[in-house]
Amino acid sequence: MARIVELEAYIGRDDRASHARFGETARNRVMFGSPGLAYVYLVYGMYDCLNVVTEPEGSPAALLVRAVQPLEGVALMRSDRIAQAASRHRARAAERAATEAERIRRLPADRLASGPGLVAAAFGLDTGWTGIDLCDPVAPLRLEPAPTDEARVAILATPRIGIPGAGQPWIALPWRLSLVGHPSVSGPIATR
DNA sequence: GCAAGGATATCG
DNA sequence: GATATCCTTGCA
Repeated sequence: MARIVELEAYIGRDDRASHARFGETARNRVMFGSPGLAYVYLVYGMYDCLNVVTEPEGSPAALLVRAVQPLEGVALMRSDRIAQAASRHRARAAERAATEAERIRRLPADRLASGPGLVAAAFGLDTGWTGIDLCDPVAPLRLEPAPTDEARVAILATPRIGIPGAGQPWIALPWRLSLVGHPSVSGPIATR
């Protein structure tokens, strides 16, 4: 179990940064489906990214889960991260995988899932998880409401990360939301 | 500052 | 079929 601390919104066919910008394709099909479904895609050939479909059927939109704070099952998340690192280095030196495993073992729990690729790695997700209903209370991966005492938190809105043409008005929209100052938010401390 | 790495969308 | 690109990460 983990608490979502950072998200990015991708909304509509006109969102030039969204996978839906070219219309419906085999990869992004689920974005046009029912809200609450998972969309997991592979980026840069190495990292899977978890998204939650948000708009009604026919209206493509999703939230990219950029970072979570691990709460329960930290040991499993750590071993999932290490396993993902090992498979990523399978073609390369096993020594590299070993040193990365050691680095992950030393990571504080707060930094185990501080990035979109790291969220999927910590939960052991890949593209095969696309289409799972995250609102199903018995789904193996699901969303749950935050405890009521956490209902009011300070939220920071900044431009979305890693998008080419960051100067354009439609890209500069502050659609990246994160908990102010939270240690599990991605990026250097100054940007949290 | 950049390399790693594979799927994808677009072009020929 | 070839290739430029990509909602990233960690190390030089």
